[in-house]
Amino acid sequence: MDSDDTSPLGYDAFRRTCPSHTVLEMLASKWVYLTVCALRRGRLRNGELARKMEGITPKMLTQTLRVLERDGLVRREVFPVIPPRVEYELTELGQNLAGLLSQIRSWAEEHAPEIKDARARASADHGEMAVAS
Amino acid sequence: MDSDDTSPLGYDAFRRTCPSHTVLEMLASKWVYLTVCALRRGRLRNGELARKMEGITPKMLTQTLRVLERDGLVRREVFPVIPPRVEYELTELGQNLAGLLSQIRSWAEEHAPEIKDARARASADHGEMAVAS
DNA sequence: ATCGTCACTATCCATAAGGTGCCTATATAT
DNA sequence: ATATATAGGCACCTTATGGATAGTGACGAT
Repeated sequence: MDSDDTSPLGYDAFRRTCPSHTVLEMLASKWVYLTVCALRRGRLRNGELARKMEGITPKMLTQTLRVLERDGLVRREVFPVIPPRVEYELTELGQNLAGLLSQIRSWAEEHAPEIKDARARASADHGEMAVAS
Repeated sequence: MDSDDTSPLGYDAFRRTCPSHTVLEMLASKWVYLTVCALRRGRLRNGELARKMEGITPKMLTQTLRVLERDGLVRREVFPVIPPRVEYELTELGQNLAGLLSQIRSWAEEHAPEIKDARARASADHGEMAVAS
């Protein structure tokens, strides 16, 4: 019996030494999510990405793009012009992933109200002693 | 078409103040992924979860479960017996999410080899000077 | 001549992740 | 009597990460 939802090829993200575990670690980043979603529509330049992702610092943007490039999800193209021009686009693998991540993003947007309520209830349950008579 | 993949209700995960952005931040955690996936099949006890998720410390497990409980994805049930017995299960909202996260997990397991190769190529490209004749 | 653009790089600091050990309470097993 | 299992809480510590700030080089605009 497969003890889990283990994939048929012996990969198991629950095992820390499994390559799929490290893939999951890489994906478990807010900025990876957003960057992949942002590039879903087509190639973008560094500055365009920075403007799209409110709050991201240049450092995090570069770092995230380097990771995505290293893992073969994003292709980086440099135009040797002045001022420098660099464009990023999803590889086929990246496109493939983007579909799933967009679903997560849509889920987050759809269920944000419920979760906000749940959080409010949770903090009310803890803070009520302070307000109680 | 709308300028982005923005959801129809004005929620936009790209905006840092949007509730959906904080939801995405919460989801962007390796342990949240795995915990939700682990609970997908049904309720589990703390110890069962700990054994299933290789490498998680009791501290991180508790912390993760508290967050999931706070956000209404997990329900915690305490049985007042000795030795203590506590069970965790997904709420309906959690079940809903689990489907998506499982897809991500499956994706990670399916594409782990490709990504491993991409990483190997990347480090070869950087380390080749050391090995080159 | 100085400012801004562009795509970074480097540095610092605050926070978070993660590890370790010790504590609770009691029923069961040895 | 001692040890184990259970599900934590609590305190302390080290390391990794996130985020903020500033700098770089070459140019174009003002």
